[in-house]
Amino acid sequence: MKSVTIPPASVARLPLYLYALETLQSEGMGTISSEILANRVNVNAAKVRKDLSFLGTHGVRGVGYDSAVLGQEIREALGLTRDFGVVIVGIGNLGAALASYDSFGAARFHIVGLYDTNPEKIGTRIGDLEVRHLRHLAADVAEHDVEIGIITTPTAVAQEVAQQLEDCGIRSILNFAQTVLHTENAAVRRVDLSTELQILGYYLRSDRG
Amino acid sequence: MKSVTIPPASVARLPLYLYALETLQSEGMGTISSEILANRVNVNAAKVRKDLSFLGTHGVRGVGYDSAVLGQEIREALGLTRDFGVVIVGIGNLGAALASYDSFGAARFHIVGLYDTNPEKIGTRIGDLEVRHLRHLAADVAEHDVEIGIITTPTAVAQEVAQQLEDCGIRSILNFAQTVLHTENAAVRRVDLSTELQILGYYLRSDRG
DNA sequence: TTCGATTTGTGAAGTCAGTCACAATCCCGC
DNA sequence: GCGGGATTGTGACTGACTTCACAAATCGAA
Ligand SMILES: NC(=O)c1ccc[n+]([C@@H]2O[C@H](COP(=O)([O-])OP(=O)(O)OC[C@H]3O[C@@H](n4cnc5c(N)ncnc54)[C@H](O)[C@@H]3O)[C@@H](O)[C@H]2O)c1
Ligand SMILES: NC(=O)c1ccc[n+]([C@@H]2O[C@H](COP(=O)([O-])OP(=O)(O)OC[C@H]3O[C@@H](n4cnc5c(N)ncnc54)[C@H](O)[C@@H]3O)[C@@H](O)[C@H]2O)c1
Repeated sequence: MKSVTIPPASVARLPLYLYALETLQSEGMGTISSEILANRVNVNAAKVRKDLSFLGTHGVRGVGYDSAVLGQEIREALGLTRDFGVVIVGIGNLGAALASYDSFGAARFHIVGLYDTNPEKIGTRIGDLEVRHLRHLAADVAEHDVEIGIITTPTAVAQEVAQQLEDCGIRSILNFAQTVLHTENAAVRRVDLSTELQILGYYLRSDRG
Repeated sequence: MKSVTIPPASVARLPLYLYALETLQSEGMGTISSEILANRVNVNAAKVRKDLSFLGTHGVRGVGYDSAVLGQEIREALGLTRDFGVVIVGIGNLGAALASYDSFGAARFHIVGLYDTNPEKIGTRIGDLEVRHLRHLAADVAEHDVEIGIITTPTAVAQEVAQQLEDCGIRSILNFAQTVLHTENAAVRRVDLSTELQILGYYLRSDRG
């Protein structure tokens, strides 16, 4: 496994390339130029080539990249050649929506547990999963192979939940609550609607000088 | 309105500072140092000060920032001193969850319309809003003052919906579909769970060398 | 086999973001 | 009204990311 470290900015674009590639492939394109990929993803073609060069890929000069090969190379770089177990904590509006969303990027990510603390939620089902009390988290994580935790609890308890996830050995957290989590080792990515709207607000404002 | 342009990286952090400030304020802190704010948001204190300096703020040396004043300055910079109308297109799992989420960052963002094309969805209610057919979008946007569009349709139609939003004069789009939108003038922010999980996948992978 | 049209891979240059470090300033107690 | 401790504001530095630009490689046609 040739594990050259890829700059974070490039890593964040790899999923976009992968998705664009899959689309193009399904449209019957066997080889793809950096130019075409760049247009799909709205970036500079040189950036595409540089990003792909971190994978140690070899496109063919004068031709482009073989879409099947390149797709596989990106999948390997992202570690998408195996499955990941995912748990969701906080099965409210948002948590339930995520739980019922099955096709997480070509099915490498599998939701294997749903947790809440509200007695009214415990025992309800979403798809073929039952919502369990958070107190079972540790045992469940130990038993199944869970690597990613998604937090969709109210903001006030998100930090506490993150701690529990870390205590169970989970090293990757996706946080939908409106707070910045402090973790010791876990990688955290934050997704927050309010933040995004506020950023859009800034650019709306500067529109009118 | 002193409209110095703020670097994008700083703009993206302002909402975090604002949220941290509001929390600290509610804990009774009247003045706040860059150090404390930095800890809350997990960044370097010098970065906080530099970011805040773009606002033309004036903290007090030896003391810190007045939390009420600073909060107001950030709100003004982000344009949060007025209200924004928001519409959501695609009222499925995710769209419905967003629609029922009322407290969008201190209520400056108001959802004023929900749209779908599926006859089974049309006419259903979420809160006090009724889901309307997408064909009413243009007229509704013209009538009410809508500035932000949220796309939660299937990926396949997201681009087409974005075009319609732009045609209605909407200049800011929040895109939850797994595709990169191409717009002429509108600012787009993309929020995608699959992408985030894949990024986490990379860092899980490199854990084990 | 050579030529022209393409397209990659990548050094070099340019731009932007993050950090350091410290003078300038302020508050408070005396 | 002076001194000590605290904290800001910012110039200079460092590093990361992006873009440019072009030689090197490939293909297909003549
Ligand atoms: N719904 C949205 O559109 C939306 C948008 C942006 C951000 N968010 C954020 O996402 C989070 C969830 O939002 P929501 O609308 O789904 O809220 P919600 O209130 O519908 O759901 C929260 C769920 O978490 C559960 N919960 C509470 N404490 C818990 C604990 N200690 N352990 C486990 N579960 C616990 C609750 O019982 C509830 O089921 C919030 O932090 C919110 O700020 C939501
Ligand atoms: N639900 C999730 O957890 C989740 C996670 C990541 C990404 N996404 C993305 O969010 C989007 C929505 O996901 P979802 O789970 O809510 O899907 P969904 O199928 O539940 O909802 C999609 C809705 O869009 C409507 N729709 C279809 N075509 C339309 C059109 N032309 N105009 C207006 N409405 C239209 C459908 O009738 C449906 O109600 C998808 O692009 C998905 O990839 C969802």
